[in-house]
Amino acid sequence: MALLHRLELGPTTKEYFHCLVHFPHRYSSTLISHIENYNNKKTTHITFTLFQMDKSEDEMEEDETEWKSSFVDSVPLSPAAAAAASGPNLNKKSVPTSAHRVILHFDLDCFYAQVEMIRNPALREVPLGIQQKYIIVTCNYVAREQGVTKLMSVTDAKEKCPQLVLVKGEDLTHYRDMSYKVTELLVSYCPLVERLGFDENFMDITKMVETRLAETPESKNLSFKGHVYNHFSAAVKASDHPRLALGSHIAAELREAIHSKLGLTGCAGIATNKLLAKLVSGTFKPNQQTTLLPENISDIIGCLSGLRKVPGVGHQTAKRLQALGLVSVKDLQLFPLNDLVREFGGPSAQRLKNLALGVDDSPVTPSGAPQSLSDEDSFKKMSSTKDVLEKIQELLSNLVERMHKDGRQPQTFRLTIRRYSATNKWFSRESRQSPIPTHIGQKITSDSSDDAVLQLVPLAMKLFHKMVDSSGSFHLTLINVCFSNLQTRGAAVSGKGSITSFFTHSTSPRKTQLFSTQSQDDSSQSGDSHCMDHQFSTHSGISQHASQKTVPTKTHSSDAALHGFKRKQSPVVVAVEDRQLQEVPCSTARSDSDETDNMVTHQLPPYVDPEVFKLLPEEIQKELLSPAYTNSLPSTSMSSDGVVDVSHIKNKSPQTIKDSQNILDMKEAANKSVPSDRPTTVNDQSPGGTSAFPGENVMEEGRLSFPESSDCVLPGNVDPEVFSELPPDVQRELLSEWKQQKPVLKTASSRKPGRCLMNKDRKAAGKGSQANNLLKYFKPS
DNA sequence: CAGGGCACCT
DNA sequence: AGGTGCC
Repeated sequence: MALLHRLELGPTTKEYFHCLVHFPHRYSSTLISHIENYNNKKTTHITFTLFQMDKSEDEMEEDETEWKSSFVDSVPLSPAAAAAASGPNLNKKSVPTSAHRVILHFDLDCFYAQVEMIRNPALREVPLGIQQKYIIVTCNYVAREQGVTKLMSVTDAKEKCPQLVLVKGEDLTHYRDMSYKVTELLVSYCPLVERLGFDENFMDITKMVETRLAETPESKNLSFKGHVYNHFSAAVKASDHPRLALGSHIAAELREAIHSKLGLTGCAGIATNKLLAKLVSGTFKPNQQTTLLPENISDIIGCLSGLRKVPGVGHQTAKRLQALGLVSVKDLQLFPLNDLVREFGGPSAQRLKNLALGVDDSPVTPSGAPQSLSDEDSFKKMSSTKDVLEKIQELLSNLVERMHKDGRQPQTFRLTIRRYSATNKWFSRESRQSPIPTHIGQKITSDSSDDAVLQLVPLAMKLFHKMVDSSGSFHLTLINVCFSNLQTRGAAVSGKGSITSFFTHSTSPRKTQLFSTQSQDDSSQSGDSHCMDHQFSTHSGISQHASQKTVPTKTHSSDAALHGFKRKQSPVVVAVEDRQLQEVPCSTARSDSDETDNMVTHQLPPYVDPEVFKLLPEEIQKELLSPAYTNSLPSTSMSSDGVVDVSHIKNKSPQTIKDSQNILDMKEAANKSVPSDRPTTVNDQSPGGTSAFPGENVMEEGRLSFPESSDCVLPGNVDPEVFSELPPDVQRELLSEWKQQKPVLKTASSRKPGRCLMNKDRKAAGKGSQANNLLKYFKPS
């Protein structure tokens, strides 16, 4: 059989094959990984052949090309699944309408921290944590270097980093505002933007890519911007994947736009579907981008350390999968679909399995304006009705104000509580909702918000008493108020007429479009209007109508709406901005010669843990980073001697700084974090040097010398070839042991070195010659 | 899990 | 109305 023939890869593989046969659950993933090590593309087929053999016979009909296409492309269903779900028939499969999508995923770096650092630039130079209650929800990279991580308790964080400066982040207003500015900026290029949380956006730029492709058929120096996952020679491969290559250029331009217009840095992933774009966007962490080529899909999937790492698999799902004996992604790939259906039902089962294969046909659904607005607060204990009432009043007051700015009229109100419970503390929220009387709703959109609050409070209390018997004792830990079922038809009003009319005119058809199945069809239909005309290049909000047909745009969302409106209000500034926004992305022009990630085009050998890189001596890092992406923000509080001016911290936001001691700490930290020999012009966000990696161009110059003592992934006396033969869990243990011996580094263990790392090591070792210069410094001497 | 939002499915 | 997922 072809299978055995192709497995003539080496003794190690054969051993693992034995393991697979006898202990499929334990060793299958290992085998697959190692097979892929030897020969990337071809053995992917072997992998799937093995899958098939492991499964029931009816699933074995497809030939390899079928498999490959279902794997590489965004084909909705694997053949077997389609058969299971929709009946036995199904002649082959309906070929996908969107054969090759180009999907971007943007992920802003430590978003809340960035926003605060923009609001107060002095915070750039100090370890900064954003605090919500007793939790550090995120922190800047200065703090991360000192071991602070996301979602770490304040106590632990202070322990790790005594100089940590904390900023309260419970009020999300500024974050939300900035978040919508980002989304809006992206939407101004292409309407297919889907938000995920406040700091992530998906974007379907397929049409934009096709347009560019048509405009510049002479694929001249086609190359990739930024990293290419698991590839060194990015330029060579570009011609094989012109769309993804173009996508990487667009991503770079968009990132640059976000940076220049909003002052924010972030990562981007470029791939053929949302899942992969998201997975790949995080491979090079701060302020970089990575493209995933189809032939490397199995690599990035195989690198996931557990099922939990698959977006879409949460805790509950992971537990249920684990109950089925599935822990790794490959386990899920191998698991018979039928059994999966039994547990999760048809659609969910197929979706899970597809995710494990890197298949994701879900469209980029334009988010538009939020469908609900809510405000909540959590606390240790709330047990009196009076406190509840006051809290509700407070929450409602804020929420109504936000709702008012949004302009839409809520038709449903919901109150949610969380009760304290020793056993089930972390869960169990209850809620009651009721329609909002129209006369109250109108008061929200009109200017009399205070009245609205007064009327809503009793309504909320009524709902509260439906859940809580206030005659007895109760113990709440959270209260949430929420407006939903948001209606666009605002009452015609004189005073703010301009705003309301803007909303009224533009938004009425939106909601229906948002939820009607406008998926990929719309994307293809609306394609032509993507880059251009649908915009507000000229005067009033009427121009929205131009886009009304295909684009469920939300330029009129709560905060987004306001921003969009403001832009129109100041036509002088706006006209220029919008023109740039639209023209730049649509023409291939734009000299991206310097300043953009010129050097990031290439990457370190993928088995080199980024974490390791920053352990190198600083001089080395600096040299490696020399052509780096310089993100110079408009304003820096750094004086020429490298000392941070903290005086205006107090001026700008006195209440955010906990105490004066912190300010002193900040000064210390700032001086420490800015070595005297560092050129003042350098303005990188991460003084430790995690921001960029050496490119091939740097390596080729061969002028880099690493001291013997520079940290390696493996200790010098360990042969990587031998190491890679070890069982993955053993590898992981060893690696983590070695890692812990190194200086600081406690940060992201999320990107696990383990097997993934060694997989790539194998590939890298046999790969490009140019890379060897730098490569050897990461290998045992 | 935490925290403050959001969305989707049932 | 609740559950689950995402950040």
